[in-house]
Order: sequence, then C-alpha cells, then structure tokens
Amino acid sequence: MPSVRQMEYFVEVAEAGSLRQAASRLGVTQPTLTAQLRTLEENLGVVLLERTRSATTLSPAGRELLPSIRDLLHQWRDLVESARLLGDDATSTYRLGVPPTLGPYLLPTLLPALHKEFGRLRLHVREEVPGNLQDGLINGDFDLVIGPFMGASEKIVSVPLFREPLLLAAAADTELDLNKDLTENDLSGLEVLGLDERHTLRREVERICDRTGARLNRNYEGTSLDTLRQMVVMGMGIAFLPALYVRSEVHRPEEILIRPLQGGRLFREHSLMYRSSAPSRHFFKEMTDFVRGVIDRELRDSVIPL
Amino acid sequence: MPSVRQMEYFVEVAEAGSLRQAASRLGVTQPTLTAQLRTLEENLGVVLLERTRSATTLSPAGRELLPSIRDLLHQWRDLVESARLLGDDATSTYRLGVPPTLGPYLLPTLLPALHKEFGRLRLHVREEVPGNLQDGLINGDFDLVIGPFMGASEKIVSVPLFREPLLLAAAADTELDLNKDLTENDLSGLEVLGLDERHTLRREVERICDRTGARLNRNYEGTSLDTLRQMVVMGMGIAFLPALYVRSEVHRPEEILIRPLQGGRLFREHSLMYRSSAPSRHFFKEMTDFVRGVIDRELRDSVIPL
DNA sequence: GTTTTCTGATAGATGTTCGCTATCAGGTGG
DNA sequence: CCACCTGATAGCGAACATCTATCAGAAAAC
Repeated sequence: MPSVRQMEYFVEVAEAGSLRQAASRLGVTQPTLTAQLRTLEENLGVVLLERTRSATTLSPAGRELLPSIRDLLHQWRDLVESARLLGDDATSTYRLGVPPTLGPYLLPTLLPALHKEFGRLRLHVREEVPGNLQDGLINGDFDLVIGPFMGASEKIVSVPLFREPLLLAAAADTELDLNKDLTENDLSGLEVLGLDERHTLRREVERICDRTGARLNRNYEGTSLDTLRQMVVMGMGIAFLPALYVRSEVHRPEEILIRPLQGGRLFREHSLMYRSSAPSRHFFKEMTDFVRGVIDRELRDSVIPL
Repeated sequence: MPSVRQMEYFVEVAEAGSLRQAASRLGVTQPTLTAQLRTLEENLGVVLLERTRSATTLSPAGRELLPSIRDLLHQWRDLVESARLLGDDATSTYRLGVPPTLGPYLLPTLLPALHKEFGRLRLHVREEVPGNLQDGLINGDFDLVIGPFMGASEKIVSVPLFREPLLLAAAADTELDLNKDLTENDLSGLEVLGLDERHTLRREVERICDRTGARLNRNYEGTSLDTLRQMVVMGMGIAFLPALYVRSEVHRPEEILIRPLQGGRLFREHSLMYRSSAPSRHFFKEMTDFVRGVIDRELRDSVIPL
C-alpha cells in the first residue's frame, strides 16, 4: 500500500515538472524522490512519470490519476485538520444520558446556558431509565450522565449536583386539609400513585409510604410524570412530583394542588457522572463546575444545590 | 502527517474493540498497535480511543472521525485499485495527434477497429498541423502521432504505415482530356491550387509543380481539403487530393472529376510515432502492428500499405 | 475465594525504510 | 566546447516500525 507521503511527492513532481525542483520545494533531496517514486510506481504497478534526461513529465496513467490523487490528498489534509480541531474538548460532541423524569425539566434550563458558555460544544441527549444509564455510561454508550447516584466506583467520577424536593400533588377535591403545613404524619392511609419500578423515583415513594403508612397503589403505575399528573387530577390518589417537573409543567393550580411536605426528608438527589478514563475528563470537570453554577443561579427557587 | 497505515490500524481497532484482536486480524502484534495508535493520537492532537484494562472503545472524538476515516480509506483503496488497472496499458487513455488533412478521413476507419480490439482503450484525438504534431509528441502533449515522418531521432519511434496517392481533381468542364491516362506531362501550364505552408501536402504539390511546369496558385490557399475541393468545383484550377479524402468525401463525381496520375510518383507517406521513452511503448508497438493490419485489410483499395 | 484468562502497557532487540551526501552520466544552450 | 541542467546510483546513518518477552490490572471461571 502506497503512503501518503509518496503521493505528495508525486503531485509535487507532477506540478514542478522536475525532480530537483520538486525536491527543493518539498525540502528533501532529489535521490529521495527518485527512490520514493520508484517504489510508488512499483507498488501501483503503473508508470506515473516519464523521465528523460532533460525533464520529467506525466505519463498517460499519471495524467489520469493526478486529479484523483490531488483530491484525495486534500481530503486527507482536511481530515487531519478537523481532527486537530476536535482536539479541543469543547468542540466535540458528547452523548448525554438523563432519566425521562429529569431531562425534559432540567435541560431546557441547562442546555442554553451550556451552549452560550461552550459555543462549539454539541450534546446528543438520550433519555433512559436509570438502570440503562448506568450500564450505558460504563460501556461507552454515554459520555455523560445526569441522574441518580450509582454507588461509588473508581471507574466513574460522580459529582453531586442538587437535591430535588418531591412535592405532594393532590386533586382539587382532596380530603386533605391543604391550608395547614403538611407533614409525613398527614399521609397515613392515603392512596399514593407511583411510576413503575425502573424509575428511582419509585423507590423514594415506596420508602415514604413505608414510613407513613400511606398505601402505594400497585395496580396503576404511571409510565411518565405526565400520566401520573393526569391520574392525580382524575382523583385516583395523591402523588409525589419532582420540583423541576412541577416548575415547568404544572400551570393550572386550580385542577391540581401542590404542597411541600414539612420535614425536608422527601427529595431525590442528582449527580453528574462520567468515566474516570474519559479522555475529556478535565473538560468534563470544568463543565460540571459550570453546570453547578447554572443550577445555583437559576434553579435555587426549586432545588437545593449541593 | 499521520500515515495511511495508522488510520487502518485505528479503524480495525475501533471495529474489533480490542487491540489484541485487531492485531491478529492485521497480522501484527499488539505492542505495534499500542505504539502506532499513540503516535497517531499525538500527531492529531486528539485522543481517539479510550483504553481501559478491560477493553478499548471509541472516544467521542474517535467516534466522530471514524466515518470520515473509513470513507477516506475506501477512496484510497479505490484509487490504488484503479491505478493498478491503469497498469494495463490497454486500459489507459492516450492522446493521439493527427494532421487535419488525414484524421477525419482515416480515423473513422481506424478507431472502430481499435475499439473493437482494445475494448478499454481510450484515445483523445486532436488535430494539429504537422509542425505542432512534432513538437507536441516530443514535449508530451501527444502520446501518439499519425502523420508525416519527422526525420530520424532516437527519441521517437517511427513506424511507416502507408503511402497515400494524391489524386488529380478537376472541375467537370476542365480543358484536360480525362479519357486518356494522365501523366505528369499533361500538367504543364495548368493552374494548381494548394493548402497553406503549414501542411506537408503543400510541399508535395510544390515539388510536382516544379517538375511539370504547372503553376501553383499562391494567392488563393485553401485552409482545408474541403475548401480546396470547393475551389476546384468553382473552376479556379486543379488540385491534388489525398486518396483517403477522396474516398470518404467525394460523393458527386459529376461535379468534380478525380483521376490518378500515372507513374506512381505522386503520394504522401504516413507513419505512426511515439516517444521511445514512453512507458507504454511495448503496447504502442503492438497497437501499431494492429493498425497496419487494419489498413491492409480495409484501405488497400485506396492506399499502399508499407 | 482463588485461579485462569482476558485486557493494554512497557522494555529492549532487530530489521526495514527513509533520507542524506557524493558522484555519475546523458542532454541542452550559450 | 564548456557550463549547467537533467535524473540515476552507491553507500552510509538515523529513524521508525516491528518483534519478543514480560508486567500488571480486571474479569470470568471454577
């Protein structure tokens, strides 16, 4: 297989019309060209140049190949060039995984800020349930994950971002007295709606039901926060909705009532994670700091930065 | 500048997902890949692969570059492939030069036969006056020339092809007695039309005028054989037209009368020429033999093969 | 829980390739 | 006829790609 350099030599000689002239332009000596061009021709099985004692011109085959070779060399240089640009971590495209219960409510705040700060950065966002996020981050399907902490591991760098309160949501005609501050004690005996088991949110809800004696409805499980909200409105029970969801999706307070639960124990926690072996880990660290700043500035009315 | 081989290594590793596996497919050892990939990454200034103790996967940058690299490698292989095909002389494109007084009348016979014999051969034909043919063949503008012999030279291989009689052409109302055999003696005092000096045909005509006492008209010079024929028809004089021209262009014997001149001294001679340094000279020789065969088979009613 | 087997990284030896200098020989133009 | 151009060749040295042998960590198998 001929080398890039040999091709460059050929093009230069073709343009110069002389080995010596081409040699001086290329910064090599003429015997080098003689040798390299010969091996190139041997490898290709074609005579590319017609050498005479007085000059060197293209052979018919060389004449025919020259344009393609020139073109290919240009493409090659462009490729190298774009690779060097990619060397700048902040110009790359990364794959970000988020849980479906967080992404649509956090990212509309986060992405524009990131875009403004890191102009040439591109993020491919894909929503996955937490289990898949974990696997995906480890096996390389994701470069970045924002979601529930996955347990300590040397392979994963995990930076806590914020605590997100889970707010009690009830239908307008609920039997609860929403005028007073609610505590966990008020939940006893209530019917609670939850998502299916693949969501971490589910576990938090199960835990609070155990603590308070509320009854988790295992027959109707929402597949998204939106369906959960619909079920609450229809009076099928109460639910615990993440604060960012409430912030961005609950616009009609007359049909669904939202209240915080006193005591501050009901929340979920999100981290930003990436592989510790990721080549761009230093950039990811920088990005993480920036993300924390954004959350601190723009979301502290809804969440608790960590 | 990274090498083709390094790129191939990268693609193979990306596909195999493991240095060792890729190494065995490539027929090299794993340390080779380690080293080559590292220098590739250093040259590009990008980390292409994420290495862990358990596997090797693409980095975001590598993922982004892989398709372009793969594509470029394909193009590279295609180029090498087509170069190897060009190694077959009979698949190339050659530039053939012919004089305008011969090309249009010889090539319609020659080219189809050549095409049939050498299916993938391509000829770019350009017409030039003999002087330019000579220069063009030497400086590489032409690879092949069919035309008048240019004088012996070690640089040029010149193979005689055929003698082409020059036939006397006269208007229908000529004063010549065309019923008897004409000889050079009958030409004395006649007005003869010729082409301009750039054409070899001119010299033949000048010579015969000198021999016979015919008067060469120097005021009206045809710029092509067709104009020459027109001038004869208009009664401006007689002319000597090459047999192949007559064969292919003179269809109306009632308006222009064509007669051979007895004695067999009036003809021009054509050779096929190429540079002795031409890489395809062996093929050209083979082609020449074939051309001679075609002439012998198809044109011997008009010309004298040599 | 231990062993086997996978992973990539490293060190040092070896052969090939690439480029150099010096020189030769043919061709061209003053 | 000489000076200067052309490409070709020989021989040396440095750089580089590759090899073998080995190490160390991680995962899978027992």
